[in-house]
Amino acid sequence: MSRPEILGRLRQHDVLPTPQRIEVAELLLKKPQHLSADQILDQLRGNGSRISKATVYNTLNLFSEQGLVRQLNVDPSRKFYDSTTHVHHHFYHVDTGELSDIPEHQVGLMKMPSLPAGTVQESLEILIKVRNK
Amino acid sequence: MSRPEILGRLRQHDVLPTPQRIEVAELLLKKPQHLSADQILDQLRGNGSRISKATVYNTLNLFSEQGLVRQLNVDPSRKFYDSTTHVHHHFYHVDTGELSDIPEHQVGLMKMPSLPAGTVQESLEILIKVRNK
DNA sequence: TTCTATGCAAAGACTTTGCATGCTG
DNA sequence: CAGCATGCAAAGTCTTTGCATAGAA
Repeated sequence: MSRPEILGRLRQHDVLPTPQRIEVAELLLKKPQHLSADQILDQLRGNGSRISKATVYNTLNLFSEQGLVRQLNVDPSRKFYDSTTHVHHHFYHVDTGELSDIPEHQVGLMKMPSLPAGTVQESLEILIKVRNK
Repeated sequence: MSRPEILGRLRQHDVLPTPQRIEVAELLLKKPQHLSADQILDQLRGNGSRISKATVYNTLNLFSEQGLVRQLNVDPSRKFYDSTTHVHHHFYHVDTGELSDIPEHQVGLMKMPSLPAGTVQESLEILIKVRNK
């Protein structure tokens, strides 16, 4: 994903592009993946960046609010950020903590439940936990 | 749920019944619900119990390991413990943080994805996030 | 007695916040 | 200049752990 593409994505989501936000976006958006704030910080630092921890957290919160990435609550100990925002589902490998995508066409719902009164649906996620055979 | 029933449930799951474990089980198992460790501590303390925070956490971890309750990772800030262990799914109200059960017959899966190589399925959970209309 | 559970406080992991500094429009 | 972003450290949550005491088998 090229620099101009990154800038475009940020602007589409009303995120002012700053050097740090561009760094985070370049890393996270370059492929479908699931990374925690700390993993992102480590990788950026490993690449020589001097971005601060607070900025990584702030940036990821901003990206999530603006719909640029999706926050996943699966691992009880930390949040993961998903670079793929269109509807899809996940495998969670409980032995390794790894998350992976379930190809969209591989699951399908037969019927939808009626929602609690006075509410509208925000999302629907399927999580399949797996472990080593 | 009567005292002898509670004791039976604990023994069925190889949990030695102690006064504190019985307290926690009586509170959590009395109806289908989703409570966090802190909510349980507060309620027990409110009822005059002097159980410690560590014991509540230890007990809930033990109950989960033994399959007596189910741990839910939905709210990024805390774990919830579900007194209903059979397969069922959840609504999560993002405005209030409330969790509720989706009646089992109200959802159905059309097809199951193939699992990652070398893994077996541990569970499948559907989470529907809703917000106020 | 021997093993396990409990309670307390301290430690730990992850995340957020306050505030001064620095950049951007 | 005004407003927002950044960095650092401190503070905050939730949870786990170490260790001494207490209880159960």
